[in-house]
Amino acid sequence: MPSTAVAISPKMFGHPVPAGTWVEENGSVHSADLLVALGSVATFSRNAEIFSEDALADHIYVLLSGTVRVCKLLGDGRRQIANFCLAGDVFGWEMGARHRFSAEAVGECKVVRVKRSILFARAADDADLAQALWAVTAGELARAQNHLLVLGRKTAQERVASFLLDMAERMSGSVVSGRAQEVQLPMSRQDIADYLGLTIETVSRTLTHLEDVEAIALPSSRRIVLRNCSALRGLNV
Amino acid sequence: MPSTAVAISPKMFGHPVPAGTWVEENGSVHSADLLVALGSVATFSRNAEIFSEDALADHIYVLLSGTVRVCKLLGDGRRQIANFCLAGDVFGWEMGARHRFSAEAVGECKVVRVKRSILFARAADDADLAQALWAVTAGELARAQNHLLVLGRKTAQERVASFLLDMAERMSGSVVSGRAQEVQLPMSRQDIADYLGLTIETVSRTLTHLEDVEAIALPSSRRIVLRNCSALRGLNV
DNA sequence: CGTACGGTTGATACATATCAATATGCGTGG
DNA sequence: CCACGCATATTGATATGTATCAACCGTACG
Repeated sequence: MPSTAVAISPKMFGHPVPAGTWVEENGSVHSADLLVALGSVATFSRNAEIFSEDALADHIYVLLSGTVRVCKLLGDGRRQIANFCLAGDVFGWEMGARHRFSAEAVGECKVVRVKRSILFARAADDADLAQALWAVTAGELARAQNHLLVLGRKTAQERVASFLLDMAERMSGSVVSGRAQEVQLPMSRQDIADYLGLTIETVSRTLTHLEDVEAIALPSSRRIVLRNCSALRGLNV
Repeated sequence: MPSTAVAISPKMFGHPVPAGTWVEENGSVHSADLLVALGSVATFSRNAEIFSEDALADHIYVLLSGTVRVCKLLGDGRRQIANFCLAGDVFGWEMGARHRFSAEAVGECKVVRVKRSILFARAADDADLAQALWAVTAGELARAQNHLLVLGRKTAQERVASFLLDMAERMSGSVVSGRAQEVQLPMSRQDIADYLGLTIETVSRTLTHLEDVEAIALPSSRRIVLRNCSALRGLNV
């Protein structure tokens, strides 16, 4: 992502009706972001809903810590997770009036929300901010489009491999090298399954298979060691 | 999509190495768009590549007529179509330097391309243009995210049904009513399959099944009559 | 009128889902 | 601190939707 005057990292999607109290952020929190300065902060506990699908989208959110899942539910309970947001990611952004997805805390997390109208007004005469927001949208788009290929054309193995590599990269902040690397996953198998368009059983089986093949190791269910990244990458194409 | 000073309709993705000659557009073409005014026009024939994956993305495209498919290829030939662009749609837009998808003419089509640098420069001090471009990106994002749900969690029937309803809406320009409606599809079964993450055989079988159930009629392979939109809609959620 | 390409239909294979049982980890309360 | 009980995860057996392989059909075109 290109550098901008405003420090926003790429991610997407809106917000409204939480189970946390929003307080003005005056003190020095994190890298005193413009958004943080403009907004209020709240903490959500595991599985709490940050905003629901169809709710009015009059705020934009920035994740300070923790992990958030952005998802859509089908009438019969099928769920698709469009994205996992990590610290620094922006979500809850909408052009329309309402959220098209819901957002939930995967684990305990801290979020800033900013009134959309305020941000929009600022963006009108602050070209840098406008571009930063645009970059957020574009980043989301790139991610979503990549995921289309995963969901449309990849096998279970390839999906899991690309997920692991992606998470490793995002969480470490750098491209995964040839060297072994451990990832601490914040989300459950069910979340992974709903992100990859698979069932929980298939995810589990695929992971143990990758372990058998010595591409990864599973010291515990949430901790995954990428032992052979090039093998994983091979599955990833 | 919200109205803007600049008439751009929502769609996405970049451009470089065509098999058509680009000429300055002076004459009155279509609704003399700003983009048309700034750019040059070319015509592509069926299956011609408008730009390829990884090519430099220094232009942005607007489709004047015809249909374009925006797609990605996997090493072994698997293909995922991220989007079909119809007349008025913008594509080939990138934040990064290179195209992440290729674009090909589904049938004969006419395209305007504008230098990205020019558009970018204008957008810097034309807030309306900036917002219009942003809206294009956001529209693409919404479409892509919707498609994630289709690819991740829907059955073949549901995919085909949502595709038909979507195409009917986009091509007619209005929400499909309860009344029967005919769609003239510009793309082949293979294109549909690659868009929906299915095989050509499954698409074909699903269509004939929908015909058996009297949800649609197939006067010819490219013409499809939506006979029972509510039934299709039922499959859609 | 024949050939070619796109589409349909059929028979079978396979990857992943589903259903079911067992295991593992984790927080709670005794 | 340990034991219980619930959550989450793994593993197994089987079912099923879609892919694959293979003909066949129809329409457009030379």
